[in-house]
Amino acid sequence: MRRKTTAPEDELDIIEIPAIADMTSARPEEQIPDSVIRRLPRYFRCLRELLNRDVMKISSSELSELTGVSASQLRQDLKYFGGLGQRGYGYNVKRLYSGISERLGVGKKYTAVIIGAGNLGRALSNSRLFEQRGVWVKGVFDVSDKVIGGVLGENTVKNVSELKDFCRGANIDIAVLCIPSADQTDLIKLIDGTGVKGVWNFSPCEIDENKIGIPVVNLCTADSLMYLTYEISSKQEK
Amino acid sequence: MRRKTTAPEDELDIIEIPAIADMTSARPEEQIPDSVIRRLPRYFRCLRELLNRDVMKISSSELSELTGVSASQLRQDLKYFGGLGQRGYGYNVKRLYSGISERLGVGKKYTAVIIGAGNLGRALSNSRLFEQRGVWVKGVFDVSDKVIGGVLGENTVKNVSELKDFCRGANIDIAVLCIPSADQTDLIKLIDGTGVKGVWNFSPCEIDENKIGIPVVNLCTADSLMYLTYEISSKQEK
DNA sequence: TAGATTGTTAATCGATTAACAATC
DNA sequence: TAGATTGTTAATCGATTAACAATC
Repeated sequence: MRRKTTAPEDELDIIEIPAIADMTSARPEEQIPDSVIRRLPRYFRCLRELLNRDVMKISSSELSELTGVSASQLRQDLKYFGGLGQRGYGYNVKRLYSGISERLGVGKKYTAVIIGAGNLGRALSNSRLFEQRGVWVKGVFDVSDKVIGGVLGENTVKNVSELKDFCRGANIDIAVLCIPSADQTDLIKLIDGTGVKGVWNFSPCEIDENKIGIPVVNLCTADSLMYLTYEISSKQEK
Repeated sequence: MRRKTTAPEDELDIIEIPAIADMTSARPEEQIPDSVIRRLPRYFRCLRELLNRDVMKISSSELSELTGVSASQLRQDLKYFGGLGQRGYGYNVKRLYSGISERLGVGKKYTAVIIGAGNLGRALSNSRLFEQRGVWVKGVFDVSDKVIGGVLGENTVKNVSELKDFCRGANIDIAVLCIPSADQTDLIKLIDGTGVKGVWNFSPCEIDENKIGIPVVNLCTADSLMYLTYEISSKQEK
């Protein structure tokens, strides 16, 4: 790694994206496999960190060490962004960062609602997570009279009965589901008619993307914990 | 699906596991691939739900519909549990549930500490997630004087300087990391010397299992959100 | 030039799907 | 028996790794 001699900037969460002229032309025609896309946010975070430390260039083996992705796989992945590297030299961090940012759509703006104002819903609505990713939480909804009317940051918790009208009216992109228990049918009913374009689902029940027709990311934390305890106990036995 | 005619029981989160005699002998010798293990909690949840509804048997195609996993893959996965199915008939829900529960170690007990008492740390320590998976949260730690001393459920937030001694003394199994920003080195330093056997990492920085030598589950929610927004915008373009 | 490191091809590995004989 | 559905094998698909020629 090579650094500029200037002092490192403050760590910014979103680094200003260089002007278009500065960007390497990614190839928007080419379809990037899902497995690669899933690794991009990791590269993005890592490159941002390098930029913050004024690291100018990096080799695939150095980036491998930092990201935990093999050098060979890294080179395969970065191929999709055109010739961002130089043989015998490495990759230009800034150009790589720009290419990946552009592809990931960093800087685009989205709107969201959080459905379920329990522990997790409240934590998410208080976190900076959304603003850091360009997502504006415009509403929080719940079924329980105990929490409806409560204030969460800039939002007042609304009755879930108002959900569909609100989403349609405010043109909401993302539904964040934080409902502690429900079956898939219930969740789909909830989303149906809201016009949202994607679902971030923390509920302990997967939503099948094919059944709802829009992108869904299921993030069942209970399953993740179960996997961990399994790994721990199976490692103990050895 | 076939149901018993008795009224469904109340939904229990952990269903009593049938006695050993009732269990199909899983084959503990056989190594189950990671990809299969990761699907087991989903089957577990689904089968528990079926048991609660007194469904006695189910075919791979029915279970496929419920879980979103293909019937062919289901049969491949269930192979690892020995002959739990009957040709021409289907699977006995109870035996399947028992076999999977046993393999996943449902019923085993673990201890944990939560490190970071911010939004997420507090939400997790208030949630029923841990007790539902047999995990007892015995301590919550933070660096900030603002939260140290505060009460969270049955825990008082302690100074992170006490972490190692506490973990060693209380024989803690799992460290739950909810630190908003840190690099891998910091996180590893934090864990090192605690003697924990696994890490559930919500921090926006992966920990490489190989670097720390114990199982780690990295769950970077920011990356997950980024993947979703990518999917949404790439679907729009079509 | 010599050394380094990419871009790319080929080999390997593993996971998923398809198909069907076995058998309840 | 006839129909249904598993268990299992083979085919396919995709992802990862290895290797090295190209070239900075």
